[in-house]
Amino acid sequence: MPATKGLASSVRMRDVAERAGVSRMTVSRALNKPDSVKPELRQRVFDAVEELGYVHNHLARSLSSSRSNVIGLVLPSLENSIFAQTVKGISDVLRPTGYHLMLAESPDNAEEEEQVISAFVAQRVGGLILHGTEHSPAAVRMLRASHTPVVENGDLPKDPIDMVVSYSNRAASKAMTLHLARLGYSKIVFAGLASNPRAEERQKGFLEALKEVGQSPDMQKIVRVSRGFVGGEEAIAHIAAHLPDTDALFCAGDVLAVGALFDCDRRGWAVPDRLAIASFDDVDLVRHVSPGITSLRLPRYEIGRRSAELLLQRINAKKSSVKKVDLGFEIVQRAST
Amino acid sequence: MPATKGLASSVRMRDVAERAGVSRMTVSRALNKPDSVKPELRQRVFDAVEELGYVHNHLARSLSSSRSNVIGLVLPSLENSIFAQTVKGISDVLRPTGYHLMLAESPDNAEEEEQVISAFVAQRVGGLILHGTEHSPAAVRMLRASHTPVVENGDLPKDPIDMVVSYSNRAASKAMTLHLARLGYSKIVFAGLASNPRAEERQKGFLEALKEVGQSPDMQKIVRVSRGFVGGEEAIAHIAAHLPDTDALFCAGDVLAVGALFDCDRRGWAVPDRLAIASFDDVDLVRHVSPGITSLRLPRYEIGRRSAELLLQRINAKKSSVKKVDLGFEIVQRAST
DNA sequence: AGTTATTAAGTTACCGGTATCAAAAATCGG
DNA sequence: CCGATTTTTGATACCGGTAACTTAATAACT
Repeated sequence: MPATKGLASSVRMRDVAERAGVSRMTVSRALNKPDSVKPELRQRVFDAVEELGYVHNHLARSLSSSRSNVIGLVLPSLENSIFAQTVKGISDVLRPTGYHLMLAESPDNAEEEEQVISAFVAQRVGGLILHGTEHSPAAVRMLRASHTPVVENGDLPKDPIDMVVSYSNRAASKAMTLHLARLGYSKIVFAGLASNPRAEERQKGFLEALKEVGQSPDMQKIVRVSRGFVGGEEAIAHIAAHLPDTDALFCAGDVLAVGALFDCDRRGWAVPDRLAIASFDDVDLVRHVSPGITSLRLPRYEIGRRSAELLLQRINAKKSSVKKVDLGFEIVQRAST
Repeated sequence: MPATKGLASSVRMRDVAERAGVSRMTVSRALNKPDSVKPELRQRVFDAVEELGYVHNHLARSLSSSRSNVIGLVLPSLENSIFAQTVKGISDVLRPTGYHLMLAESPDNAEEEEQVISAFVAQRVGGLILHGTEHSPAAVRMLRASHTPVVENGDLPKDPIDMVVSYSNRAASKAMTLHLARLGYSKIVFAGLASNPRAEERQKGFLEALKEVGQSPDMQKIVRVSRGFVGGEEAIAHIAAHLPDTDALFCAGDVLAVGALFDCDRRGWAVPDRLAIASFDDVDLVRHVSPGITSLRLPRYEIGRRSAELLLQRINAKKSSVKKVDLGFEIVQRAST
């Protein structure tokens, strides 16, 4: 039950108008399209704004003009710093445009995401960027019905809501697995989080690669682990207990990989001689541990940048914008493999 | 120049009202205070909402009722996962209340922060949580004039805008330094980021502690380093080059400490025998490296929770809420010292 | 200069809700 | 069963802006 007594009993445009001795409309114009107001009046308006400490009311503006200057972003979690780059990419594009970014956290779960999306639609945001690619039917209906421009980020879905800017989790995972195979590793194990549509794509890519190098796509080679460093430990423990002849571990996440590396360290397992380790995200950490961890460099910043650009383009409808952008990935070979 | 052609040409309350055969007011009431509408009508309204796919317009609601259901949060950066806990704390409190969290990133710099604050005030948010504690005079004036409830988080400022929930950077830093001294280290060096008011408080705490144990508060013992793991490397390099007899390094940040640890590893410096290392934030990472790093456990989650609670309390004005909450800190002793 | 094109400022209506108060319906007491 | 009270619903105005149109002022041109 939200309730705020008196929101800012603040200065209104009308007050500014009176102070400046002009009509409200002139104030509105001076603020939004300064060039359409004569310098003298404009200055009077600005002075009045300054003297009264007027702050524009975006609520009223958006309502009246059916335009919003807010872009919403839905991320699964802030714990993972991989999103920091994406946020930066978006911010860099938005900052000079006058748009603002509104961020919300929502676990990887279509129902909770629906709540968050609904809140954004209720705010009538100008556009939405979603990291998830799996959504409740209701959420999709809502977004379509409201004509909110949407960009999806986390993967390349077959049936996007609107626009997509991403890399392919499956292709990336497959490429890394093939890379490991090419390096001579033949008993590769994949460790990933459960219950995450992107993680599943990564699994598929892993299995596809195995098939491609003539191995049976064996589900036994996939370990489901917990989030965080402990997940890496779990992977190593599993290998030690059940798959001792494994020669390479591919972790679908940077934190997992580092956790695994630390655990190898504790066990006295040489990396990469006893076990090679590769990770899915090239965050700072994986290049600072020793040995540095081979990883997939994903265009996190670029994803943010392009997403924001597409959104703005679409909002301004300058042209029928692109629908799908695959930004690819890159394998960074380091000492861990 | 923000501009959106036709925001959601969506279903309005009026449409729902027609469909349900009632007045707009009844729809509004059915949605906001269901109990005040007879079950039968209420149901008709809900059905109409469902059939038409109506999504409440928060813009109009906030404007009309002078109530907002959005709480703004300003963080210096998302790169650092230390804020994830705080965000979680806030979310946990807000979720069941119907309030939504709107997050914005702003560097540690009063001017840029002012832009962000101004945007929030323009949106007429119901309350604001700021991590920074240094603000431009204009920003403070704006917040005071608009009567926006504000909680500051990053430190315990002497002259808060409104409310404060935090720990004391100075006290924490002093306590850790004394802890190191108590452990027998006598040549302690402090490494921290520049240009950050909280970092300065931490320096002061360090110097105070030195004085307390009878050492001269020597600025030579303070190293200013860059952000990220490299900062830790810089600290070690500085020690190696200029302060070789240092026996303990206190890093004002977890990432710095880990960077330093990694670098010691590369140099073959034993931790803690050659050099002890302590860090300022007890993130997951510092307990997973080996040796585990002694650190300050700060009540990040609790800060978020209490901040949100205070804000809501103040918004609902149930009672003249507390002004200042010091949540303290805790020293976690590990193998690195 | 007189007429027309252009630009600047003002007027009015409305964006999509809610507060407030009045009217209608339901409940109650005697 | 009727008047009084309470509950439920509706009518109207307004929240604080902007769109669209009109009028006033200025510039341009024959």
